[in-house]
Amino acid sequence: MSPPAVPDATLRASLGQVLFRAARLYNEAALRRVQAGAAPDLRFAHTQLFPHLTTSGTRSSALAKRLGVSKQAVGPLLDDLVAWALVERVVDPTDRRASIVRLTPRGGEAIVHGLVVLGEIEADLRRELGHGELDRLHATLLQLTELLARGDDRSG
Amino acid sequence: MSPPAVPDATLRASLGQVLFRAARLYNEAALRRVQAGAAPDLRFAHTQLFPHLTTSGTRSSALAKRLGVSKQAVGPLLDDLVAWALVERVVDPTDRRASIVRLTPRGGEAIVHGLVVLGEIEADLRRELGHGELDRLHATLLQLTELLARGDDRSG
DNA sequence: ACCAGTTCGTCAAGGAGCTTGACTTTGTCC
DNA sequence: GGACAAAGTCAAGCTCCTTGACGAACTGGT
Repeated sequence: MSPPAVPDATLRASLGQVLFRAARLYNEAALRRVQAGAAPDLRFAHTQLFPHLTTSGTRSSALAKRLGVSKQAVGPLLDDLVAWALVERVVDPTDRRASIVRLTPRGGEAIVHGLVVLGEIEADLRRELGHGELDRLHATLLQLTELLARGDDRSG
Repeated sequence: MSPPAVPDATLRASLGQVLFRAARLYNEAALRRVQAGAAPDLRFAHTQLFPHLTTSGTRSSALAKRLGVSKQAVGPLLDDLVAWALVERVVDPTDRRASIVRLTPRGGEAIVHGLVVLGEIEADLRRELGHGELDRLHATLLQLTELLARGDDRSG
């Protein structure tokens, strides 16, 4: 039993820590740029929704399921997006309980703008790290998420 | 003006999204393993603190600064760690306003245990992705955090 | 046609994890 | 000794999530 061997630097620079820090900084950078532009009230929680919005429409419960959160969590966020005229709620013609959340033309433009912002950040990093390095990072992270998600299923 | 060009897949698999998802899954995997062991009440916020704790002692305000949060945020977290006997608060002999937060022997063991858990996860990934790939991922992420942190300073 | 069970979305309450502001105590500098 | 800064706590509030309960509406069996 010799516990005092506490390797500070090891833990601080562990893959998990670095991964978390990178993700946080990346998101903050993206959000800062978008907030500086046309969407000052956009919060991080809203951005999580964007990849799943379509012009053809989605149910809010489906959005909740894809995000892995409760239905109650997405409600207020969608309210915000409706208030900003980025999406609209229309009654589902096949189910009167449900409403379908659909991107407005303005919402479509917002998504494109978001992609431009993300593209700018990625371009900055690409310039500094090099193309090969960034593409490899992207590919490795994709593999990693698949492996970790698989582990989730096993133990959940 | 042709907004309907909304590339779903592009946004969903963007570097930012993948990075965020990987970080979340990684942290969840680590926390799940630790909670299954000897620390069922450990929350994610606590783990953020560990890399900065030492046996020689640190001020809570210094911990707050390193984590990038307010002093008020770390207080209750340290209270928990004290309650679990992982750290102890001792009065700073050079400044009676301040208390110094110091790892107990048990806290040192907890850190070592945490490193073992992180090492296991990393070993699993290393087995699946290969040594070169994982080392390169680690190195690239380190570069990336440095670049993004630098950008923070500029605009903050 | 009816009733049971499920699902859609919302209201209400609460917890976690942060924030800012105000404050006491103590240290530092002139 | 007196102005100012810093350490840490208390209080209030915000964001983002949770579970529980609910009315309305759909589905399937009888």
